[in-house]
Amino acid sequence: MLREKGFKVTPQRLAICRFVLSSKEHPSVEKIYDKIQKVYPTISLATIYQTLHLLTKIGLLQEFALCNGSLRYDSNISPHLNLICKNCGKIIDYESEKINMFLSEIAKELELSLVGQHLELYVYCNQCK
Amino acid sequence: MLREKGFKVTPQRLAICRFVLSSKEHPSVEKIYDKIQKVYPTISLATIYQTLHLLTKIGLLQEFALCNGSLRYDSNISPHLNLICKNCGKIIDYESEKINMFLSEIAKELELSLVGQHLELYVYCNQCK
DNA sequence: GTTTAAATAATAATCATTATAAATTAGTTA
DNA sequence: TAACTAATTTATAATGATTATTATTTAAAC
Ligand SMILES: [Mn+2]
Ligand SMILES: [Mn+2]
Ligand SMILES: [Zn+2]
Ligand SMILES: [Zn+2]
Repeated sequence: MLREKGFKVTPQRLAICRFVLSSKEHPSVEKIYDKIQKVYPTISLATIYQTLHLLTKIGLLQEFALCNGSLRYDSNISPHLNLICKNCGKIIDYESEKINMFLSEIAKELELSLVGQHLELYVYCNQCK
Repeated sequence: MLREKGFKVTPQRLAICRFVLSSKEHPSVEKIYDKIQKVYPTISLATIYQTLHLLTKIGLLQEFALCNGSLRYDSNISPHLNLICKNCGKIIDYESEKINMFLSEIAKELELSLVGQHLELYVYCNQCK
């Protein structure tokens, strides 16, 4: 995908892709940096930021921020709900055909073309409730 | 509401409430500061932040962040969709009984109690599309 | 193997937010 | 009404996250 769009395939980018595109944890930049440093100790934080923005721009990743403003990265780019525990902060995805139906219904009603979404539900998770 | 909860009613807090609780524009901290400075030129940025957090804590205001991380304040605390224009950044609310139905259906299915939500739909607005 | 534009690393700069501490004040009480 | 006091505000410093800068390195093309 990188090569297709004219970007170089570097070991740093591969390492970041390998971790972040398979993560289901909605990691922060710090988490990603820590993880990548273990397999690639000389990587720079600037490279992490640049690569995450690049992956977002080419549509492989979704960037979002929690209510407090902290940036997170989501490898699930399809429409889904992010269930966020108010207590422990854990985020899990919820996918359902209902969501697609709801969104397309809304889009039709508004006569607007939907180009993206980010849906956060705040809950107490099974461990915390 | 402030007095009920044991907080003092100061002119600074009143000025902030008057603006932000009636605004439908989802203003940023900077926008709020600029606006309040016109009626209250000596106000400190720290007071703005403190007051916004206080109003959020007592449930008069909802704090959220756009995908890029910029903080916004929403005086509409009921469940609704925020329609965000990808081009000009304008945010408008969309309220509908469908949203409440959708959310309660999901909550029942998940057997989780929903304690809040923040729903962003990215679109191109009528002026921009 | 050379070449070159793109990418990386290290670091400085910037911006947003929070912490600190002295001065002021809202609300209570005499 | 005046005095009191804890809460609030202000001004400013500190912090933390992100971006900019620039010299060095490297992926990909030839
Ligand atoms: Mn997700
Ligand atoms: Mn809104
Ligand atoms: Zn939890
Ligand atoms: Zn627009």
